Amino acid sequence: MDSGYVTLEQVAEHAGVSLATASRVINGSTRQVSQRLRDKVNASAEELGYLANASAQTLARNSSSLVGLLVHDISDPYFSSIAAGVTRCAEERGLVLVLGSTNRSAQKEGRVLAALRSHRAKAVILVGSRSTDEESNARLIGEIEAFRRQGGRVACVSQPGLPADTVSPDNHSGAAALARHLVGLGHRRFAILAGPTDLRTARERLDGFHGALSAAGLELAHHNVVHGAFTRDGGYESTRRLMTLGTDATCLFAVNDVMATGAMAALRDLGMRVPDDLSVAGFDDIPTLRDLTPGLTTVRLPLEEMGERAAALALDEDHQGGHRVITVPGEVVARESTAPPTAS
Amino acid sequence: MDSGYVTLEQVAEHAGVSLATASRVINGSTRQVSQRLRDKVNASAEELGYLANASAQTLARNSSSLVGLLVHDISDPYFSSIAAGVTRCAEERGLVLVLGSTNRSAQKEGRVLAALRSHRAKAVILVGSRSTDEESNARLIGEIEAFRRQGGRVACVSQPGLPADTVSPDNHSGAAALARHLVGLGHRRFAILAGPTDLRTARERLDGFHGALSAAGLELAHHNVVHGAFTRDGGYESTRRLMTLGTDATCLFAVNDVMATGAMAALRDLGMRVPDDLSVAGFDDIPTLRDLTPGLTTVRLPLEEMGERAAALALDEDHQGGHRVITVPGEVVARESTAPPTAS
DNA sequence: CACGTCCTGGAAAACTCTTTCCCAGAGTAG
DNA sequence: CTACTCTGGGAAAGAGTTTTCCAGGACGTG
Repeated sequence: MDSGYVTLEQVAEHAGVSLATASRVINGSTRQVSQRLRDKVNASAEELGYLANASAQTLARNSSSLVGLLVHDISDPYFSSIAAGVTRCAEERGLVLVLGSTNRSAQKEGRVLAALRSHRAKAVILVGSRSTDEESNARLIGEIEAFRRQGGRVACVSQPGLPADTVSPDNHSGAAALARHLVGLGHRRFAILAGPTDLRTARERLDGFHGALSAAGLELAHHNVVHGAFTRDGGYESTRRLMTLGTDATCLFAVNDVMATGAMAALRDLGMRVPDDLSVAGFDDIPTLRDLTPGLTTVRLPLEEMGERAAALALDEDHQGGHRVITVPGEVVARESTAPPTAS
Repeated sequence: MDSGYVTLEQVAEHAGVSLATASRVINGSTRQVSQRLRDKVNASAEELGYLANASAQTLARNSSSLVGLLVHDISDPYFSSIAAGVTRCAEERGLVLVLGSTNRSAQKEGRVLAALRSHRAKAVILVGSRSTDEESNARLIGEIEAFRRQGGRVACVSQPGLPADTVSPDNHSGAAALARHLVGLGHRRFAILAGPTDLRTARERLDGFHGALSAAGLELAHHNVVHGAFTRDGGYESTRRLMTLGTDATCLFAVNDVMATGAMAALRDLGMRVPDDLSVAGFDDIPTLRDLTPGLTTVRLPLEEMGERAAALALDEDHQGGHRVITVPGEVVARESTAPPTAS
């Protein structure tokens, strides 16, 4: 009790039973142990303050209680919301969550995945769209396969196409619904902050939006689509660029909320009013950003729930065969950042 | 390579050396190994795709590469910003970060701490003010002592008084400086959303603010101090309560930014304009909330840096003797949510 | 040349569990 | 009463590393 560790052997000795029996009592194996011995062992464990050595257990069982969570940037509220859901789910099951931040670097992702493999992690949950770059995708797939071969489970949020169970927002339909809503308000000319060209999520939202416009017989001018980083600052910068070049759009769609936030800041700095001079819409409905003024029209995704469901996919019993895909719909939330275009 | 694991023994055999030598090569122990053998071992490891079994290493070394991070709620941007700093620091050192969410429950905190202990985690970083409740504090201190006895390091963010190295914002001075700034604007009557009564951070900010007012010869009416949850919704609700009872204050100070956000939302819902009808100030300068309009006057804390410094305290070499305390100053950031009071 | 020292490599113990295998005793059927 | 099946307990064999200890060779010194 002083400074060293209490081992199961000490507990067994103190209880006057064998190591095997003590182990059976403490972890409740398939084997029966008489009530009398069980009480003695438990009492000894309690008295000595026994705490199992997790690495010894992992080694013996060849399976640990670790679950990995890989995100691009934990300080981004999109990821931290999902992370909250995953954490909850893991903790309910008595598992320990390992957090890896990849900063969108495939290399870091590989490192973390290897570390999880080396710890015999039970499962890993990959959050956030990867690039559409073939080569790094192939490497990622290789890592995932290796992880599963060693008995780990894998689930993804927001990146269908990987060989794993997936929870994915319906980016295409959500963006299309948003486009229809905005067209319904009377907008005809749109500008889009489309994020990085090689990011799947960004691309799907762009395509969905674009598709709905086409279906409504509207064009999307090429110069009204600007690409940039998927971040608040990316949105700010893209908006400045857009406005510097000049645009005839009456409504600006940023493919995620943090970019939309940057856009609103840029417009404010340029002396433009939202929605009077330009309507703005985003995507995700980040909880922390719900208090922006004007309130941001966006597509709501149940982020925390998505994290939870992904974790459940990865942790609940095995599902044989192909990979399950859960598609969660987005819901258009109209707020004050969009309004009918003013005649001009 | 197919599905099983490659063990060090296989690598050794493949390289034609002993297990001991292989181990020495791979982890670079103090012992020398000739260049010839070293090359052979490395080549074999590479060829077989060797990946060390982390739990076996932990068991043998009795020390793992895990670092714990305990926060109340990872989806709160205050915590996720700090977490980003901690993650960075841990990853730089090749360590694996374990994230525990406690939801302000001392019991959960204990569970996570025990799990970390059982994994022989190298260090743990506790973020966020604990309650001032004596009993749960005592239990926490007990857990911390146990953790250190087993060779773990502990660092805290924002909770001096625990037996560990600490990075702590200067809540008192920051709040005082803010108060002086607001008095300088001309405010004389203040209302305070003071958060929970038993939360150390909340209390220090309240005290600092109050102290500066007293020093300026101003009173703080009792009915102008309302307590509530330390969250956005707590701020909203507290503000509604305050306004329902009526207040003569010209400026509202919420002891953190998320509460201030809730306050602004409540005021908006009540049809009051900020800062025209009431000035609002917060504390923390959460990055995600910088885009609120009107911009929130607040006290800036370098959250990510605080996380990094705490991690560094916990991870860099041992410091004998007492516990180090790093106090980081806050800086008043004046934005549009505060203005001189209008004559009324 | 003898002796002590340093260096490198290997054998084996240690780390703490889980689980298999074996055994003794109790109960049951023939 | 024998033979057979359960049942609960213990001994011991792993699991994959690290590290200690020992042996043998090279080298330097007197």
